Amino acid sequence: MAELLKGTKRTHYCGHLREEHIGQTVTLMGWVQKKRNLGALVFVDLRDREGVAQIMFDPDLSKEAFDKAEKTRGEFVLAVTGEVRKRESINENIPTGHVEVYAKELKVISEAEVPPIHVTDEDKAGEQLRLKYRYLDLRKPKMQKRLRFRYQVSKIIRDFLDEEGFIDLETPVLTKPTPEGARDYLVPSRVQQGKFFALPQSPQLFKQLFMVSGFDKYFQIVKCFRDEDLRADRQPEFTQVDIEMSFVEEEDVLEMNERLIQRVFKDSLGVDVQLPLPRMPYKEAMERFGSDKPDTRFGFELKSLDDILANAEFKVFSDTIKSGGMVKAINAEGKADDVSKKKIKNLEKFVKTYGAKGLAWIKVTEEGVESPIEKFLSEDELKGILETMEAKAGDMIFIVADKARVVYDSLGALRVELAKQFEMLDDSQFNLLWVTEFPLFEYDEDAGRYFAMHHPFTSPMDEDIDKVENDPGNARAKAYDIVLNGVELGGGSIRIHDAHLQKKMFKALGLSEEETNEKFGFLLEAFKYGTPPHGGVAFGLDRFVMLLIGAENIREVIAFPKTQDAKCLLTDAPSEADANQLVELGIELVASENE
RNA sequence: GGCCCAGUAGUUCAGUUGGUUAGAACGCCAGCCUGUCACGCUGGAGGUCGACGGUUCGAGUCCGUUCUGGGUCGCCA
Repeated sequence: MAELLKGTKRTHYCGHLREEHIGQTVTLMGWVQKKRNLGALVFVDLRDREGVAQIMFDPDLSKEAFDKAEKTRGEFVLAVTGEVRKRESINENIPTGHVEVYAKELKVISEAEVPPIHVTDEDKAGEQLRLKYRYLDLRKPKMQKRLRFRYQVSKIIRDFLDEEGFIDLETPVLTKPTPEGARDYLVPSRVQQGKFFALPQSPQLFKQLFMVSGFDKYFQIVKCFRDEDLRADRQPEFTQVDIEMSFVEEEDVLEMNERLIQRVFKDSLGVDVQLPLPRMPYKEAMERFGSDKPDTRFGFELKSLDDILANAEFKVFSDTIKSGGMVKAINAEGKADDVSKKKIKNLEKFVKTYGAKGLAWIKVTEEGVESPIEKFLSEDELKGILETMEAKAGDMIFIVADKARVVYDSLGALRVELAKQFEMLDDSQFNLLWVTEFPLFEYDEDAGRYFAMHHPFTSPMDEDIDKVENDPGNARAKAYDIVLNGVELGGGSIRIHDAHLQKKMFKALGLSEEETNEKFGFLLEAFKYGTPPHGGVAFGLDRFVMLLIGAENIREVIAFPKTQDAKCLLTDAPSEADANQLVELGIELVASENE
């Protein structure tokens, strides 16, 4: 039977006991990590959030405590009172290893069944079990450390922004559906039958309204929601560090955020980040790395072979170029011997998932080249390729010919995949950069119109304002992403604060005035009454923490994450609604067409 | 929606070409043990081989379907 505390007070954390406590009588409370029963002596390792301390139970001191201790098992909750003594034999592996508590009183506060997972860092339980019993999983020192690190990072951010004069302001969670974005989580309402709130994908519009309201510098560490498919670094609810500031230009936003990032690295990991961070226009990032979030920790950069192959006999290349596509290649320098035929097959499969039709390759050896396409290339073309790729013996060249998007996607992914396979990615190296000058619009062929690449309130670059109407495909935005080791950490933009320009934007997006008013009328209305120029940024806190500690997925830094199906294995959410509740909400369920 | 990977004691895994009673380690239970700290020793319990269907004299193993979890493409302004 569990015992009551009845006035027993904890005096110390287990993990804090040191030699300076020797001679003191202390009371510890925690979970049984391990029991070692030697017959006439029982040792218990007691664990709390700060660490583990050894308790020694001796029947000569207290028969009652000893008898109770003998009956404990892993994860029992105990309150132990006793004197701190120097150990007879020291355990150098733990910080408390020089001392132990000589127990004279024991209360078994809570018994525990045999847990389904081992509560140790060495536990290898699968994720399914870990998530179902997350409360046990979170008892592991490793998980405690991760979540406390996460708190530390968010506190550093909060403190920094406070120093800079930012004000933490809350925005509604029950809000309006976002047009043109990710899928929203919809929330029905009893008092507004037939109408729906949406959970915010970001507090974007409200933070802009705060700027209209004159708060000048706003921030919030806030949950955002997207009903989209999950990935290793994506959850349906995630935490953003949302920032907005007034009377600023792009440079001001970047400069402030760089210092924020610098502070986070310094105060959380002790890593020095040199400022200013490198900046790379979107166009350059795509051309060199095939990605708008380049991992710059290694080379293998993309090079264009268009000039060399535009008129090649080999139609696969020349026809692609003539029809508006491109031929690009990467050089896996010095890796020729590490790439077997089988590996090439798999790499070809890999690039095909990105839409590539094939993967051409040239192996460069001391004797010459080896390549399935050698026979289709003239001597000059081959020579040109090798020169462009700066190829030397031992190099391995991969070539993709296709329309631009496919070439960038497949080669961009391939260079990262190769770096992974060759173990060239160092988790302790942090390559940060800003990608700037994003396109303002993105053309959607299915919809037959332009969409805002960032969002429709993003300001075009000053020199591209005319292009919003005349040449939207080439208009660049005052938008920027912060990229860390090939992962998009966050992004933002300078917003449009001029109603006329905003109208032009909507027009370019093919939105009618009625649509615009229905969806964003409140914002446009607000902009009529005096709007400061403003801009901001939003960071993914989960991703940031994940990268800082080198975790392999975002779930490792979230206390109660969801599965790939957006379910919670612990609570079994989402669940079916009560019939009465549905009636109140005026909702009737119908079978989906696919069922 | 597509593709790929995994599912065998409480946990992590092994299980040959389809062949008798499905194994190991840790954990658990019982006994012994006064300085352990991965305590030790002895003994023991514990399995719908994810589920359903099929092939076969015979299926953990082969085939199909399905469920669960993961990775990924699409998607994620």
